[in-house]
Amino acid sequence: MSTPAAPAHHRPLRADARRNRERILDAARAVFAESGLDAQMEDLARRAGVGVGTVYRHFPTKEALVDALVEDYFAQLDAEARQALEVADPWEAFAGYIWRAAELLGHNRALVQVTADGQMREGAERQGLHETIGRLIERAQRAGVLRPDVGSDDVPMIMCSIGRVQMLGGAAGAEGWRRHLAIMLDGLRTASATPLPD
Amino acid sequence: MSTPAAPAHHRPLRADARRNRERILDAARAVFAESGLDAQMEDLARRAGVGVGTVYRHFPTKEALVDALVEDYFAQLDAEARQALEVADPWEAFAGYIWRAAELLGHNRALVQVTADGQMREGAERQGLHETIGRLIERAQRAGVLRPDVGSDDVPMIMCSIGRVQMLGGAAGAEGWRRHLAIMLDGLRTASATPLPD
DNA sequence: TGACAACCGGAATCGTCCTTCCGTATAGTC
DNA sequence: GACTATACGGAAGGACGATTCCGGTTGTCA
Repeated sequence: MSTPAAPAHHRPLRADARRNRERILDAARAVFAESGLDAQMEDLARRAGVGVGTVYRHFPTKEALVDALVEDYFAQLDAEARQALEVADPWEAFAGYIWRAAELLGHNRALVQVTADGQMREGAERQGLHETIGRLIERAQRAGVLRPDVGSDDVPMIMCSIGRVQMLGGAAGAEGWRRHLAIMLDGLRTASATPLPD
Repeated sequence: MSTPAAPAHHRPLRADARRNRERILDAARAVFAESGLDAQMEDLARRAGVGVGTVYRHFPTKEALVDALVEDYFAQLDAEARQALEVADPWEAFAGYIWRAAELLGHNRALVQVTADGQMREGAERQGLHETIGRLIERAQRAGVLRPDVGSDDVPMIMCSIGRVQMLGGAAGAEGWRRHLAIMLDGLRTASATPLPD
């Protein structure tokens, strides 16, 4: 979708190759979302209707393929964050972004695993997102609706923890994470602020 | 430590076997805490100063070994919860338990992985803990210091999410989880309650 | 249509563990 | 001190998955 095609300074791909590349990405999205990082390359290939060899001609390693999807995810987050900046109410803007980001995460098992493996690598996109979030936070804090002692570094932590809760099967149900996030957000409102440790 | 020795209805272990069993458990605690579930049996054996074969004579599979440690962990949680019940201030009792449980979790990488793999299997001990936590919650709610719309099912979710944050490397630092938990607890206080979804 | 580079499928390869097996060593006993 | 049931070490076996390789296809262009 927002994934860039092959590098521009290469001769264009042959039609079948281009088609396969798309199929592979689609299959990857589906398989990794469902089964997480340990989805197998062969399943992925079967799902895409190609041989494993073909997958490897387009993406040198499994990791590279995952990276492509992660990139995609951050691009979406970035878009959400920018849109949030347009929302009038500062709390709605901030909380709304968090909710939407969580929703995005909740649909993808592999994403939770990757972001939680503590990677959180930098990268231009990631940096920009971080700043946008910083702006959302500042705005809410200036409006006095968000506790003043949190910063944009707390957001990845929140996303990480929500992701984890989303992966919990059965018991609390796949929907329990909404309760969890609601509580967390209540904890972020100024009204409830108690001094944070450190 | 609190791990029961081999089943009582077996003839007692030979002295060297008993000693090795302890060494293996110690090594397992250390290795799994450090490296998580994918610590390797051979490393563990080396650390214990025995051969892999010996590890397998004491524990039929890697999983069994992990289970033993998990059992241990829940026993500790159980003890903490009972002690918390003795604390006079209802909020201190509840929050104190959560903090201590988190502290326990934070020292063990494998534990986080296991509990988060959504297992949360039942078992007498698990059941008892669940009830004790229920009592802690009720007490705090009756005292009006804990939001009335949470239940003991929310606690595993909280532990899970905290565990995840604890595993985050670098950036927010290994200590960021305290901030996170503090915020969560603020969200749990009655003062901040906003209706929960569902 | 013919020629050829670009592609493809999927069997075979390689690595990484967990687990098993068996010859050897030793605690416990007479 | 000798005997034997137990226990030990660590090499070998097996399973599973990512990645590589190469003989066979198929777009593309003249």
